[in-house]
Amino acid sequence: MKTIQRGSDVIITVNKADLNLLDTLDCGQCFRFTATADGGIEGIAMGRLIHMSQTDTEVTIYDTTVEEYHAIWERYLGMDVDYASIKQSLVFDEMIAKAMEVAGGIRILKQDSFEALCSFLISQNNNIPRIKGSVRKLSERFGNKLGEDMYTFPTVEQLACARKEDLQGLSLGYRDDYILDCVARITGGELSLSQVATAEIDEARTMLRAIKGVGPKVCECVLLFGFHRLEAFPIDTWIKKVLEMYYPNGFPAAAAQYAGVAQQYLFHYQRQLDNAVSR
DNA sequence: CCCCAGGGTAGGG
DNA sequence: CCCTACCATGGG
Repeated sequence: MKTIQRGSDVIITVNKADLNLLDTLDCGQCFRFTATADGGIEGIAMGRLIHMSQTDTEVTIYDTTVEEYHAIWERYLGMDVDYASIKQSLVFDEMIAKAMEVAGGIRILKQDSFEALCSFLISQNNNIPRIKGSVRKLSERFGNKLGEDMYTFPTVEQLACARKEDLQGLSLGYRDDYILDCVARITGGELSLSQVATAEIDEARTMLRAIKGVGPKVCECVLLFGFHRLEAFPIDTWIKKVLEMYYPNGFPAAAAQYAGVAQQYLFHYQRQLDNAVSR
């Protein structure tokens, strides 16, 4: 990808079919981005603000440098991953091919694992606007201020002092206990996220499932979105529908290595179909 | 009043 | 292994 500095912005030449920023940042894998009035998208990730826009051929990241792009955003946005070859390996039937046509611009972000873990603890039996609200309020209360109404997601250390009463008013509901258990396990040394990062996938699953509130679905989301384990396969209500309708005999084993990527394409495609019908 | 939301847990068959 | 009630909260 060609990357150049233009004034205070960085321009990256990309094909929108292989990288769709709006789809990627608004498909439910992260909860800290919002569309801007100018048609772009902005949010907070990796402890920083980022404001971007996209045309059919170019991504613009505002107020940054090529150095910062290579140091932070290239990796975060998954620009360093060869999606052309991943997608090629996933074309094994008509359904996935169609989903890829519609949603093939989605990439799996490389998010901070602690943020992803907390976010998907909050996500259970919840909807995306409310998840976003809770994550924002959690950041406002415990994170660092970057600007007006802009706060970083708290670190484990910043959440370590939180008591149950400190989590009131964040719309967490009963999920406040899950956050507390998660933080206690990390600070207490029972759980090491760096060990999860390097462990075999099934061992990583066992470690994460020990946290209260981490069941099969949340666990796979954390592995996929927080640890970039592209073989993790979250089964939510949408994917359950897809599996029942199109894969009654199970998801193709040939897709196993990148099942999570395929899952995102199918998730986005199915959700879009359903929205089109109900509209 | 109902229902649902990118589910999970506890408890009982 | 299965099934079910229940879990806070807010929006439709």
